[in-house]
Amino acid sequence: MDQTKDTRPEASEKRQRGVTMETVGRMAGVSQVTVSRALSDPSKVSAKTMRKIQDAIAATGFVPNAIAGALASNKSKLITALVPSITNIVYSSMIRSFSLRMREEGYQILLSETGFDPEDEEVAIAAHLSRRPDALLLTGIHHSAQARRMLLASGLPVVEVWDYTDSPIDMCVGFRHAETGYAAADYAIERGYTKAATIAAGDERALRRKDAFKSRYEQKTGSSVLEMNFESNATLARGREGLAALLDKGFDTGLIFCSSDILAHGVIIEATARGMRIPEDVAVIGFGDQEFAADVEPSITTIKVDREAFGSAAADVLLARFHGETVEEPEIDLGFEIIRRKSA
Amino acid sequence: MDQTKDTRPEASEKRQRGVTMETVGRMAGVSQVTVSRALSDPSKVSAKTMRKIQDAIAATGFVPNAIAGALASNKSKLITALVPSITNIVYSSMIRSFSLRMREEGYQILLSETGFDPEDEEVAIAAHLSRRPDALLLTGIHHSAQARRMLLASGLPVVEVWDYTDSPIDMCVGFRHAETGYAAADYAIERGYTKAATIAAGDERALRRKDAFKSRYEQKTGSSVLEMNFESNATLARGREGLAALLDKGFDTGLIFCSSDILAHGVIIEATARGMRIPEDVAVIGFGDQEFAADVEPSITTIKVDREAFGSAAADVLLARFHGETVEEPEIDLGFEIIRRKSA
DNA sequence: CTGTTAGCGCGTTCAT
DNA sequence: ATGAACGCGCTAACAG
Repeated sequence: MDQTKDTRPEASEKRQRGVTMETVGRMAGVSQVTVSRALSDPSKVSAKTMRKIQDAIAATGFVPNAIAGALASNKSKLITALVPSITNIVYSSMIRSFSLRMREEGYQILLSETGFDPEDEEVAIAAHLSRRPDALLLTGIHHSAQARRMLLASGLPVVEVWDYTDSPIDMCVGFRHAETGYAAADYAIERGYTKAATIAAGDERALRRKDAFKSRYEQKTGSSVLEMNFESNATLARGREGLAALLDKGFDTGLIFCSSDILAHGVIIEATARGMRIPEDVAVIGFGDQEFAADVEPSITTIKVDREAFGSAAADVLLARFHGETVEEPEIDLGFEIIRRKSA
Repeated sequence: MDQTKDTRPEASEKRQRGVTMETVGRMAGVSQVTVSRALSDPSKVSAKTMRKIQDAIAATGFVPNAIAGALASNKSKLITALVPSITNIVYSSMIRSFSLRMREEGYQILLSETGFDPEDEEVAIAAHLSRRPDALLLTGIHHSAQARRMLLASGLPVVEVWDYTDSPIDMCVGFRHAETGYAAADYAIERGYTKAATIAAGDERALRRKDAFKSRYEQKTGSSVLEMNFESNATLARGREGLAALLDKGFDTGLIFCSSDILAHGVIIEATARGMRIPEDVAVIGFGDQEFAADVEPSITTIKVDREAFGSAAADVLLARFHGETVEEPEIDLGFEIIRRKSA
């Protein structure tokens, strides 16, 4: 109905400042404050002026300037979140449930990918703090000293997720990675696997799970655990290569504890391609209980952590904080569960 | 070294306002403006005062308030991005490359998930516009009329990605989904598959690819194409169910065009479990060339779109715009490629 | 090279 | 129920 001319940004040198509450107010015959009130608490404004204001908003296409609002109120309704990788379903599904819950309360999420280097995380944290978020969500419990200092100095609520510590920066929602490795080792021993190996890829937490598995298994059985570690991210190809490498190293039969389901799946594919039977020749335990784990052949025995629960639990503690409630238990261990399927 | 007392947010009623340029300036013996200049363009400040300012910053832990900066300069260094799903690798890998490129230039990305409902997208767009981003990135080319109006009125650069149209809101970077279906049909016919079926799941674009395949295949061969469509997201389980359903419907042998690699993988697993040979009994074409496509058995013939290229191309057109250059070609078709592997 | 002055658009407080 | 005045922390002119 409008915009017949070229309104593309290059047409005008400087970006035009938009419609303000001042504009809307003038059109509705009221002051700027009244418009502000009408938007934040309609009950404080008479029905008649409310209507006039709404008409003016519709006519002008007014969109409140959250930047100005944030500056004035010292509340940004912004949460910034840092994850190692946004393409990793483990983190993205957590963020999804976190966002959903926070959005219900009017918060938006500024998300950044930090990789696995604490230095990079530190830079990202500084950038995020400059946006004056109302809180921050971090992945993991290991951060640079400078990062901790900045976070503490900001006085903002901070939730660390996906790992557990008794002494978080502020609050944490996670699980004990080492425990998953112990549990997997116990499971392997119980089920009679007298030889074991590991394949790990990705972050430091994956290595911690692997180390726990290995130490527990070796300690209890006396049989040493071969391992294959990749610096890179976990992929199907790494899983296949992992099995191949272990076989080369002399591993012939037994159970393989993988740091993720995708690696486990790779092992299954490689084993099948070599005519090995699963779990008779090679048994596999994965990690994560990803969507496909139950549907591949054979289905993958894995360690399940309720990723969505992490997101919503993190949201809950933050919201409690925002609502002025004292968070009794700022360290939450959500645990995990071994899902027994056919691969081990 | 500091913070010996309890500084957790609940300790103080109102969040304390932080260190400002004013504070830093006073400590360094200069005015607030000089601090601002020192940070935005060190060359405009003498080396000596620069040093004093840096010391003061280090001592105070000053973090610039980007909110205030954005309000004053009318530039937020913020790009907001909307994707249907953040857990879908297709979108997240695109966003990853987009972010990386934009971050180099000092931009941050506010990401929201909109699902597949244009109404939800509209709400999200309004919320995003209130943050006064410097540009917006949208997924797809179908948006509500109101959304288009708001976007146009904002005068902001907008990039629509992952689809192609000659008449974008502003700019677009994508590919023609229908063409992929035509190409797949031609491929199937060329390779002698005289029967075909489709399995689709997910968004409207998946259906468009499927429709194109079906119409081209039926038109050229006269043989009708059975189809199985899911409302839900594509999963391995849907792929398995899809094949089962097609077999029930009377499909016995031929090629199946799937709207994603994960569906294709499900078909392969189900077929293998039933003792069917691939591609002799059932041939499969996927879509996306996801990481696992080359590594499953048999490897998946698929349609590859360079997802990372979309992200960086989108970043490039935006950055060109920001740098004041006129974007010659605001509609970019990045095309696609059929990757021939063993499954078809 | 540095300082002064004026906003940016809104929320907050105090009046009325 | 409404308005006037002020300030949030910063950038953008314009001086000097």
